[in-house]
Amino acid sequence: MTTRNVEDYLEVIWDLQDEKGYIKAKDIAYKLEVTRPSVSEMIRKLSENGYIVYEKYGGIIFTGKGKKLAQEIKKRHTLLVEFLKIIGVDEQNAQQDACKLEHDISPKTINCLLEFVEFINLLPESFKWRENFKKYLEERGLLHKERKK
Amino acid sequence: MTTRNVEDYLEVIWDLQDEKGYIKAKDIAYKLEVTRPSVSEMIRKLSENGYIVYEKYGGIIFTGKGKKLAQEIKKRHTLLVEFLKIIGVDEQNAQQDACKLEHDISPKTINCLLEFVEFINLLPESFKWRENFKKYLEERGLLHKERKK
DNA sequence: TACTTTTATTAGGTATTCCTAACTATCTAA
DNA sequence: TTAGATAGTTAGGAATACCTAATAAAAGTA
Repeated sequence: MTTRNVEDYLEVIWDLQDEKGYIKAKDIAYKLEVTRPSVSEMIRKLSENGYIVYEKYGGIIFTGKGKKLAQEIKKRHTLLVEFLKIIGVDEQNAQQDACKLEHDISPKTINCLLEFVEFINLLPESFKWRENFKKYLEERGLLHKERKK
Repeated sequence: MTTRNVEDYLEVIWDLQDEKGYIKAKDIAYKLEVTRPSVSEMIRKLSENGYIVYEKYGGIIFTGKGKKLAQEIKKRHTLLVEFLKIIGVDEQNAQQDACKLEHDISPKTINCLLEFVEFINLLPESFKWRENFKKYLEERGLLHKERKK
């Protein structure tokens, strides 16, 4: 089974490949806030389970299986961030929450979320969804302030 | 720290109290799909950490701390289910997903979700949000079918 | 090229959470 | 009231994922 952790490591490795063009255990450790021995261990595990090809002190490359999973997680992540931003979560919190939620969301729900986001994005300007929502939030904000007085 | 597991157990214990009026290790085990020894162990732990009061072979009661946490998780769960249903996830899947997502969602995001759900529920009938969304989904359904041909 | 710094691995240990098997307490019904 | 069924606990162990300390390889520099 692909644990939450396998997914986290694959995602970070994917990002590093994307950002830097190469992958160092040191950078994985930094991004995941774990120690290098923990990374060594997981790299061995990922290699054993056929997600990556790896030789000691060498480079990491994805297998087909690893690439597929990494991309899928990335897709879930991106979708979650997009959705969270729509409902008013700021970029940073959206990123953080997406990192956790992406492991536990079922394919069915991902699909509903995708359709929802697409629907929202397709709404005609006259609908002014975002504006209405913002206005609603502002009104609530005012209400809260008044209550406190 | 309150782990994901502590939260799961507290939530199930809360539900049992609610549904049956009493709590049996057997029922907890059944609901969480674990064995009774696992439940015994966690009950000891919850007791040690002051979430419940418990004596061997006796009953379980929440402490203030335990009750507060259980209620909070329950609230997150209910909100998530409501939201998931809005975007078209069926009851059963919504329940399942909520059980997992409820552990990883930040307070800020919970708040945004709450405001979003409230906003949707307050929309005037003329907006017909749900109807428009349903229609959109149906149209997409048709498109998918046609593509497959 | 040899020395130093950086990077990665191994060894040994901890914590969490789960399991099976064996045992003990409690309840129930004859 | 006592024997069998049911429920709960303990003992011992496995898997996952993390850690620190020590070691080994690779890279960079004088």
